[in-house]
Amino acid sequence: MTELQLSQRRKQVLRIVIQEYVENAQPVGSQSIAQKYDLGVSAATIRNDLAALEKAGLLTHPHTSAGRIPTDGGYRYFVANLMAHTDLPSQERHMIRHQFHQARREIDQWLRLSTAVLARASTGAALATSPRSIFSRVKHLELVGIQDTVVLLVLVLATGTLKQQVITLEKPIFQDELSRASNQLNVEISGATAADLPEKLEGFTGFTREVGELVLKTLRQSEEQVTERVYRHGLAQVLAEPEFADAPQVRRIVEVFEQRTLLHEIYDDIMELSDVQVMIAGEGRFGDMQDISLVLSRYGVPDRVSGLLGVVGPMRMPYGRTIGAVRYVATLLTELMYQLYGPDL
Amino acid sequence: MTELQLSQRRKQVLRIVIQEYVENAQPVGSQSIAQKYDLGVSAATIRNDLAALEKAGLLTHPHTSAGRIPTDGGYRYFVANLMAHTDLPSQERHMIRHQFHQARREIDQWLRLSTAVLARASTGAALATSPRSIFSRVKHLELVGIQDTVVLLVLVLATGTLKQQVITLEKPIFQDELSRASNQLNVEISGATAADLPEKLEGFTGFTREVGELVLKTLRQSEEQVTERVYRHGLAQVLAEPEFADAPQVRRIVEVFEQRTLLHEIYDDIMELSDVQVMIAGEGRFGDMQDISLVLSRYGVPDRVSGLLGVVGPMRMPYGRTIGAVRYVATLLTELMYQLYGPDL
DNA sequence: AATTAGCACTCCCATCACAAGAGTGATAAA
DNA sequence: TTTATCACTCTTGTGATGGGAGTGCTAATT
Repeated sequence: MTELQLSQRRKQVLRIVIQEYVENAQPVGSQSIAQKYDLGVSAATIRNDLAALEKAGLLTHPHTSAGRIPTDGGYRYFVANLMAHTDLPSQERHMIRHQFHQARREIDQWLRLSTAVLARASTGAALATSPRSIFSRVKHLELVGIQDTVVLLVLVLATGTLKQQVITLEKPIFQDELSRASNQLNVEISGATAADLPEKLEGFTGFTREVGELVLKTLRQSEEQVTERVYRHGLAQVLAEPEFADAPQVRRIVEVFEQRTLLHEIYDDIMELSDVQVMIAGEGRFGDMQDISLVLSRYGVPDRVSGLLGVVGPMRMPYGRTIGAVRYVATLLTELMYQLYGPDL
Repeated sequence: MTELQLSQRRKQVLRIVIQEYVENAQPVGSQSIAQKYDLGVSAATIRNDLAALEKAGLLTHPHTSAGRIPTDGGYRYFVANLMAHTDLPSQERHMIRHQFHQARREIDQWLRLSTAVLARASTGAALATSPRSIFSRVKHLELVGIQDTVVLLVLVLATGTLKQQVITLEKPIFQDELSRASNQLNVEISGATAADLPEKLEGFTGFTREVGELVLKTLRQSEEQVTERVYRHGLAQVLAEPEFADAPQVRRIVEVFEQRTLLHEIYDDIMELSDVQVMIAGEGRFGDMQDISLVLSRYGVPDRVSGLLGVVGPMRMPYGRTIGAVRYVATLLTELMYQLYGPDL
């Protein structure tokens, strides 16, 4: 899309319409702008500007004699060109950081907290996916007998993530044999990735080999799985917004919030880009997202361990603030992950 | 509450009103009952019966000239005295069982599936809590160095549940020392409960002792934590019901569904009782639950490992079917847990 | 060329009136 | 106890009406 040429005043008018509409959820008329803001021109002039902005596709009418509201394109233009700086106020940043330091040092806890914090700091509902490891290394492996013929394989990855698999045996194996097998495997396997593993397993046979294969399978599975767990928070809050007064709108946003499929579809796009991404009304790619916007970011270490985190809300959203919040939480989370797991992620 | 005395016909009329209203979400009038059901009496008689049932507090009027709808008390009477048998059809039971056998053998997977299955089999939204272990035994313990001064404590409980804790050290400890410590502890600790543990730790000092204390802390924590994880599914579906056409109703049910506090409050009541519990409109104990019902059950082994699972929906709910579904899933889950972890849970 | 004042016009929305329809409640008879 | 009857109540839908907000256009002004 070629950059639209707008006069300074028209940009200003667009900014005002969006600001007012975001705040009050009411169409904005030329008179109220002229009265409230001193643009040095009359309502009639603003009326012309509004008409021009409408022709440019940035504003609309709900009906002939109503004020203007932004279109999805209008919001996009605003976010791309007009938005004020988006950092969260430092006091809020400190509070958030403090909360994270209070929490248990675990990704699970952090993600839970992230969604809670994001929901509070925005007007939307927050979601986050558990981190997905690419090239994850095995740190440690353990075989624990649960019953005679049931063994639990516990896998500790370099990211501190735990994976478990149940193994059912034909005939009982005692714990000391399990320990022997896991010790053998640990020596070989420790530090290996899914790529290294097949080679390292060559020496093994029998049960030990089987376990090794299962480790490989688990590793691969954890590399593929995008949304192993999805954390969510704050749906009740976003449903209080006036755009969700009628049922079909509610259905739409609840589905976006609940479904995993959408996250799968946009996951790769978000992962490619380092800054916060804003998706307004589906950006033409998703049909059923009228009036819904997403503000998403990657967190974690690119191409190593990373996940997705952000906010789902109405299109009429304080983008500046929301972007700031998402960016800050993502950065903080990344920083904490580095601190905990070090550079050898 | 003393058992109400109702003539057979009046019971029948109440049953019909509830059945019709559950199906159509429309107030039920005397004529439509007389026409559709052959009760051998005229509409006028039924009108008298309806008036009597209203006086007894089992039905109401939305307004003077509308048909009757059940009150919360009406539903309670129905569930307690009038409801047909509630087992799920065997074909459905088989399908559900099949799905569970397809899934990975893990409580996490099973609970996920449980909520999906329950949401599908009912008209409500399903939820389940991760199992809480009482007197949980330590099966195995492992210390894995993540960084120089960061150690991950992995705890395998007899229930197959994993617990993790991050330990930050003053100065680095190497992996072989970690292994030595964990081996020492494993010998002592294996099979111990939170009650046994302090005694068994007496011999230890220094780092090993510290780890032991942390194990104890983790164990206690996991015994206290009621809703460590809450699984949810099917909110979008329940919001499609006509009672959630207006905003405040939506807010109420979403809050019931999202909040953990309610689950905490009713957890003990549900755990005490072995069969499915029905909670209609808060049962007077919870104010903000007009028009919302819960159908909940315990799953797992009483006083050992158990959690809570069930359905949240509108008061106008097919109770028979829902109760059947919840009961079946709870039973199935319990059975699978026994199979996996054996009698020494 | 841009801005402004003025004004007709459009459309929403709240209100009212009115009629149709559904269902009740009461009465009196069977 | 049951039934037929009927007046009464209340919702729901429709159409008419007027006020109000805001636009779009035109012509005048800067």
